[in-house]
Amino acid sequence: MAEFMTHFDTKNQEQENHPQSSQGRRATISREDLITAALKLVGPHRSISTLSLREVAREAGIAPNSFYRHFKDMDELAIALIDQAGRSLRLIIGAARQRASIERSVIRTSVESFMEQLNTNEALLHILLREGTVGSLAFKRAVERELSFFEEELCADLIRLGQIKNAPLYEPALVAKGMTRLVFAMGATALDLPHERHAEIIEPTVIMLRMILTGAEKMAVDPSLQ
Amino acid sequence: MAEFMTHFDTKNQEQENHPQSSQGRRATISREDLITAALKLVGPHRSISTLSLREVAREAGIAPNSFYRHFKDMDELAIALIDQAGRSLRLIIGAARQRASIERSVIRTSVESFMEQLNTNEALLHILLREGTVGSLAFKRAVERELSFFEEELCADLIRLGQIKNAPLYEPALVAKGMTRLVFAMGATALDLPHERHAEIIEPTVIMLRMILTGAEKMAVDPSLQ
DNA sequence: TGTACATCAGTGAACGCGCGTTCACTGATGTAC
DNA sequence: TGTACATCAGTGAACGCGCGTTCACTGATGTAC
Repeated sequence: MAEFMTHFDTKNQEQENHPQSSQGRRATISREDLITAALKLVGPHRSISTLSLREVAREAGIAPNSFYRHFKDMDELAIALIDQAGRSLRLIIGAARQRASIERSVIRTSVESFMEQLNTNEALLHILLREGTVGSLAFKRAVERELSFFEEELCADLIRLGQIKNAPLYEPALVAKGMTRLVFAMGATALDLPHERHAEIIEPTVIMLRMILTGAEKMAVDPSLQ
Repeated sequence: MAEFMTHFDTKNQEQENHPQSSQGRRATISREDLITAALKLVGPHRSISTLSLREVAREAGIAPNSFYRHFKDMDELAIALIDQAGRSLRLIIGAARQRASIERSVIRTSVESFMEQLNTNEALLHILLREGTVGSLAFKRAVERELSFFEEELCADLIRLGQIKNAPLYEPALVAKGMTRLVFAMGATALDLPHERHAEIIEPTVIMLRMILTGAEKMAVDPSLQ
């Protein structure tokens, strides 16, 4: 995930942060370096909200007070982390969905992509899967926002798929919500398992998602079930 | 919830904790008093893992070091809280299930009971809904254990229901797991809303649960969907 | 090109704070006789 | 019943620690002329 964050050079980043200023000393570390440092520290047993400013500064190799040159406080860094985590997750899953857009296999492919990313992007996904439940209000809203993006994209996919199959869904928005929450809940469970056991989660998750989809198809056809 | 915790008198509690000793000074505060104090402090924006020993002692009206007379450390208190939360939740939902055990309405009744408890037992439910995602390993295991109890009871209910209706379910254990995770996820969302808006969560949750149930019935009948 | 100057990222020292934990203690409660 | 004693829940003081935040500073970088 490091390359994801460091493909801006320092100069560009500075201009992005302070577009009006063209003078002054160049930064030797950037906001991205601090985000990277924070990501190194979070994990299965550390949530962002338990990180201290001094810890992050230490990891990044700067004095504690230098932190303030880049972020107002730890909350601001946390929000930046959530944004980045959400952005990268949507990229990943978006790619997976495009790869396999023929009916049912889209579920399996997406779930597999998701679980695969748990291995390689563990810290980044932790943030979305778990950190939304604790922390400040602004923090929670940021996570909720990423979840909504995810749901909306899925909902659009489901409607499109229903038209192709000529099998519309009952309440597609709720189908999307249920599927999203379920995948995230199962992903959170997986994060407590060793990497080699992540695969065990895929099959049950796929089956549960199919139950929702099958149920919504049936309910669209048979209104007495609603 | 206070009455739930204080129906043991101090004497009994002491004997329960130290059954071998029949001598010594009587405690003026009990483990339960500390648990009550901790419950007063947790809420939508405070997780147990962020409580300090000194805060709990202050709330309970004892000196910080007196805490050690009752618990080894804060982790031990946290585990006790989880046990209690799980026990009370299972009681509540168990009662709801017995009240309405005729087919579909069981879903609505259970969800309504669950959401209703969010109002009255907010702090207690917070623990199960949200605290399992952060904190120590022992902490997470305790939450996972309560979730499993919940799932197993639901699974037994679903199998029994399938026999009565003569409509068996595909993978009832996964149906139970999916329903449990979904209700908990929706409950966690509800906890961030003001009380008067909790009702809004009920309808979508009921629909999503019906999708799972309907899907599992259909998949049992039509194996090509599996 | 060279020089004087402005900018500002990063620093070292210091602050007051709440924390978990320890220690030796106190004194009310209950027991033994 | 009365007395001497044991128990142990609760205490006050103290400790060292890591924390967030502040301050005046330094000195490399870039600009103006």
